[in-house]
Amino acid sequence: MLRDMGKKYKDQADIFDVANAAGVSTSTVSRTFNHPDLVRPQTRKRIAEAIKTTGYIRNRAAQTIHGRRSGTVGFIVPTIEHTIFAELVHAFSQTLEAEDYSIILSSHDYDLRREYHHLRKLLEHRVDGIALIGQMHRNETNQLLKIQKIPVVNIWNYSENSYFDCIGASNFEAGYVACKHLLDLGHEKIGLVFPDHFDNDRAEDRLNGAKTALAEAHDYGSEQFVKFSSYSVSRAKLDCMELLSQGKTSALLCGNDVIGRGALHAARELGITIPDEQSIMSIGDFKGSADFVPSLSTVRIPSEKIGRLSAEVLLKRILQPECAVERQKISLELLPRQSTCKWQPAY
Amino acid sequence: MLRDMGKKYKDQADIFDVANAAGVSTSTVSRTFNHPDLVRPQTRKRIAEAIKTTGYIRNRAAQTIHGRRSGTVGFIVPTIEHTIFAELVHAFSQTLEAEDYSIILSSHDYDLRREYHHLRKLLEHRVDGIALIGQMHRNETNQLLKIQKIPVVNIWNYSENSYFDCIGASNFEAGYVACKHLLDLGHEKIGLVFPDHFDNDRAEDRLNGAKTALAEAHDYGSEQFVKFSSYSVSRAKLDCMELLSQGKTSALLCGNDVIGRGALHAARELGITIPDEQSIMSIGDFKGSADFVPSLSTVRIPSEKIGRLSAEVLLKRILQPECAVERQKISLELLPRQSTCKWQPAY
DNA sequence: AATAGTATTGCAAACATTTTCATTTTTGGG
DNA sequence: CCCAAAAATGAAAATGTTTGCAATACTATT
Repeated sequence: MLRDMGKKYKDQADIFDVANAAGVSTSTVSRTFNHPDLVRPQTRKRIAEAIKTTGYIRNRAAQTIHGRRSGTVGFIVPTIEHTIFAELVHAFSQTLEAEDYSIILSSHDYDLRREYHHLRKLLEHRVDGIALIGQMHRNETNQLLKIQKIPVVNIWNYSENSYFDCIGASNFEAGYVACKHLLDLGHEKIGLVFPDHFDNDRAEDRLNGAKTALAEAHDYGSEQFVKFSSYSVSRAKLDCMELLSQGKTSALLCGNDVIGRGALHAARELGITIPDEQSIMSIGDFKGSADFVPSLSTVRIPSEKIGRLSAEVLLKRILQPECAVERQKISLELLPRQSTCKWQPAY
Repeated sequence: MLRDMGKKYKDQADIFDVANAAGVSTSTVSRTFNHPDLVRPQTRKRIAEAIKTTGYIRNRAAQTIHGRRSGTVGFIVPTIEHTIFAELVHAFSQTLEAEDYSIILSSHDYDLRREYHHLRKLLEHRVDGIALIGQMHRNETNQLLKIQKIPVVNIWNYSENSYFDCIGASNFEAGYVACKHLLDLGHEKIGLVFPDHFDNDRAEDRLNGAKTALAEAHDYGSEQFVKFSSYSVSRAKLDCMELLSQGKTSALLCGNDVIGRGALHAARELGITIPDEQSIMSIGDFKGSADFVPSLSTVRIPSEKIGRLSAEVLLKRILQPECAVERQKISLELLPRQSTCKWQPAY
């Protein structure tokens, strides 16, 4: 009952120490944490004091090993270095932290092999759920997720037949809408500046959406000039300068706001007036894009909303693993701002 | 030896299953993971196969409970929503992930009470080390860290007498250097736009540095106009527009690059030419600031370097808890770019 | 005051590993 | 082919919790 006191010096108080200090059994201490209604208020108070004096901190590992939830959720993103996923991750973790979960965040720099390894590591930690970006993963990744039967939410890219829960927008549509906006404004020669879409289904879908819009308009003489760039304002700026200085386009469609910003800088650098000489259209609407002068026209993908909803859906699945697959297609918003305008044949 | 097979269906293979499949004891399986040199290559191979066929995934919780390291490190930051800490977090986690650690990231939105709670949560998970931003924390936070004797690294703000390891720049100096740059260029009426420094020693130090530089130059007629803003380009833009339109200044000193960008946008919005009519100086040098047109003059605080070094120092302390406190003052770099120039009395 | 019922508590097994110590196997030299 | 030394392996205890079940202590009712 009371624990053998002849043991060696322990730095960390454990549940036995608390039980001793409070004059109860460990069961009762455990219960005050997990089922407080089952223990007498008076006892509870005594235990609370014992916890204070011993400086006891619960050991999650011990709970986890027992089969209890670990209280952690794994979130694997391509990158946190650029703004791209900052708002998403923020909203996601705020929602889960409010429910007392901790987030294990890992980034793989668009390398899906690393994604798989991160996944394994997360499973070793027995996370209660996993969040992934996009629908494109390695076979072994999907395989492992299915075998493990662990709650998974697929974030960012909507797919109507995803195997797991899925919260996201249609990136195809985003590309389509963005491009359509330029076409509707009368632009015909459009430069497409997109991140290299290797290991990135979002960018690929967007590009396909844009190309589809262009193809539909092809009879009216639309032409495309594709340039691949990367998630870096600097790099994008250089690439856009190259494209812009060729003078073949009247508008640039940028695969995301990072590239969009690069394009704005590029035009400025070259002394090209936006939107009079060139329109710049983008996809994403990251925080700050509206504040540029001229403000960046874009298609809004509401990342906070997606982050929050994903967290909620994942939470639900953790609590009810068997409920039906949930898929939410988040709607986009076309935001015509100052960086785009009707094509002026005058120029 | 071989485990009782009459047990209920298990979804997850455990070390017994692997041991059975390989025809060895659990000790040997455990050893192949933790001390591979102690087991015969031949046996090792057999176990490797058993692991494959059983789909076994190690249980970190079980190791942790045994006293072994948990393989996790906690990183508590004020925010991940804005670019501010993105590069830092990225470098930090890349370094630690390379050593097979997982990062539990939590953000407290500049609320030090939440910081304390996150810390407790991390301790419940028995993280092997903790990284914190800045030197200013609640008493209970410092207390807890000291009692727990857990490896801690204090990131971002250097202090020569920090209790824990500490890797960072002198934010006072950053403020001083940035302001001095403007003074050296002949500016006298300087607007200071800084984040409200409640619960934020970095911003406070920077502001004090700037004010010190101004005070030293006071005999030559320097004047300051302080405005508090926030970590948001939008908000900063508005605040800067207000300050700029008063026309009392010839230069703005911004507490960080987010505000600096807001200032650039504000000037553009108001039709104020940078740097001819107003100089804009900032602190931080986030990715992309150099690409603005005009490019943003700033004081570089090398966040990737700080992130990497912090991770290395924390790692070292995890491995050798008793080694001497390590403090590294990371040097700053003044980066005069296009947004600042000599004050032209003509205007 | 006895009884039934309920509320509270304790005992001990279970969870998945690691590690010490003891035992067995292998190796190399004569 | 034997023996000592070294290498490889196994048995069992230990790690810090939670929980089912049993035991005990209250409470209300008669």
